[in-house]
Amino acid sequence: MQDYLHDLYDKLILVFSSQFDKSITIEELTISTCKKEFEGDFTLVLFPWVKSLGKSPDDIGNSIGNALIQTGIIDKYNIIKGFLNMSLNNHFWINKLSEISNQSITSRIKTNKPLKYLVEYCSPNTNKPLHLGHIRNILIGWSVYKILSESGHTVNTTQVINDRGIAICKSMLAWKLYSDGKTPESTGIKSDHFVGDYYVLFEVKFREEYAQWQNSEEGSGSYYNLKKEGEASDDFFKRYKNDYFNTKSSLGIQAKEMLLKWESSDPETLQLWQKMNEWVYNGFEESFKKLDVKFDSYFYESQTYLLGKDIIEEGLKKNVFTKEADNSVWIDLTDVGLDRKIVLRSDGTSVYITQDLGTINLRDKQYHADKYIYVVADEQDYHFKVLTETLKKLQLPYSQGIHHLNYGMVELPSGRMKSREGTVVDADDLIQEVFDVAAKNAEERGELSGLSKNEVSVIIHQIGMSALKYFILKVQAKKRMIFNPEESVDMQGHTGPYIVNAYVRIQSILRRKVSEISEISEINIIDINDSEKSLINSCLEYPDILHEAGNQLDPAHLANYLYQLAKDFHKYYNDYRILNAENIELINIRLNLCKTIGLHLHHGMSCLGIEMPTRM
RNA sequence: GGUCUCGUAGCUCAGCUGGAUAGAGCAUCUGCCUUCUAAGCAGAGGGUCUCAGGUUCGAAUCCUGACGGGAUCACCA
Repeated sequence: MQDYLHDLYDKLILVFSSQFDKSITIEELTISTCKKEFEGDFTLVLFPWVKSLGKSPDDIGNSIGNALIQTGIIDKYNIIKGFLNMSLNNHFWINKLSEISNQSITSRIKTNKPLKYLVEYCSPNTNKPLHLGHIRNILIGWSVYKILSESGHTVNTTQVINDRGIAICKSMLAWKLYSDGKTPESTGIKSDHFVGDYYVLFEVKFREEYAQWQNSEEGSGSYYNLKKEGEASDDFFKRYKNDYFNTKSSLGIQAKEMLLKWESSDPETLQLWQKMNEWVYNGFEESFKKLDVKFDSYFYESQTYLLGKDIIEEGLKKNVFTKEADNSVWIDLTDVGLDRKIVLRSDGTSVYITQDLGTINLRDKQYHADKYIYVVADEQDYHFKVLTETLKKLQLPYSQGIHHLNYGMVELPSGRMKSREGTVVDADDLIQEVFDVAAKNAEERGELSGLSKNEVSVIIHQIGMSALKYFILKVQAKKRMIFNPEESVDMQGHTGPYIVNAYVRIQSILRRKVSEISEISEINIIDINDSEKSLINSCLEYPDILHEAGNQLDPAHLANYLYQLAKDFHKYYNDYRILNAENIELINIRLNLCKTIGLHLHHGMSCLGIEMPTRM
């Protein structure tokens, strides 16, 4: 039920009792906002009562409608095909507007059951810069953080940085071999891209080496000896690439040596590793800043990858895990519909899940959160099922709090992004692109001409970001998303700038108002139109929308609401004059309404991580 | 093959705790700026909600099955 309609619900319960001698609960009533093509504010569905009351929908509707008019809560009603459309009186709407225009949004949305959350999002590798997939992750994570914390929960954010392993060693080796000591500073390249370039260079050099080997005697010999029946040489060498890297490649062997050196804490290797990671972090921070997101803490895999072994021990004691003859440790999850999974290698080293078990344990010690939210792509659904089920079997208390916020992969109109084919959309490029388009549009419009260069740049940043962020967040996280780069910079229609524009129009009106907005008093209750009622109703719905978005961890729900609100406002703005309304009372009411809508748009967009300018 | 997931207009998406004639945006076409910012508003065309059953007074929404796309099933992360 909608809280702000509690009066109506209460009256309906009384009416059911007096008219039909029937005692009912709130949950049995379905009330929705009336569809635009019918007259009325709210609609009660009558069908569910036809059988139990033994009356026709019209009879039931008339009894309820007349009784409600008696109570004074509604002015009139109509019944169409089993739907009772009720028009609430003006007092209700004006009072509600008065209420919400004098009350802070914050006080209306505070939950009465505050929980403690930890949201993990972003979680990049340190061998290359951020791409479009990270952007979706980051925007979802940040928005969920904002929605939950604004709703009154205690929320911390964190990320796990994969700063170790063979990938970063590839970048390190390529830099060592081919850079001549170049640095981001000496080249002027953004530092995470600089490191990424060496990762790419490694692949290029490795491919050259591999191609050369393929034409060598040894290479062609391997093909003849190892090929499958009728396998073409291209197919063979594609398949054999990994083996070649691991066993024959000079570059591969050097990279693996580097990894071993890293693991044995070789000082020179560690120093290089630290230097290159530092470059990557500096680059990431720049991107985070542009995206306007922050993290309360960072977990580095180099520090956590050895964790979790004590949990394995504990699991063995509890007989949750079993040890094979070769010393590898396993868990059997076939009873919950999953497989048998390894949790510790035969050589005693960790696998992915070992680390995750250790990390969650560490986090729980540090945070004692009620909910641990992992913003991770849905390709890891299975992994998180395994993680949760394993924790359950270990009977660890936080197993109940694990939540995998899985989002669908981002694809381009041409298909999946593939780093090998160079179709990955780089995060910084994309951000720059959307700034450029925003700047170009702003110049054409010319509304910002009187402002300083600095002010203009802030506004363009905000408009560009509103376009990019909204474009991504309006799609439900769990759905796979087709990202069309051209449409992502659109600023018309169902976009961020469209909502910003509604807000900017309100600010413009508020700047131009002649007299101060005064509180709405009982004396000046006057008729307001259906658009105004509908707009007030939208604002009243806001706490429910926000809580729903929080409960479902679904920013898209909020995003679509905000679009609808902006759309309704744009139409209202077009249909009615605000500053030149017929009389002072009406001007005051409309100003109150505009101000209130503005506050809701601002709060909602901010919960999507979008900050809005006051002009554009 | 097993498991999970998605399928709504030409395209991208809403709507899904069951409610009225399924909605937006983009694209195409037509109007509206001497009046609060036209990144706007109004209008036109565009649909077998993948298909088939079932539950129900009522199904895009819930259940079952089929078909189609995607993910996943490593001593990778």
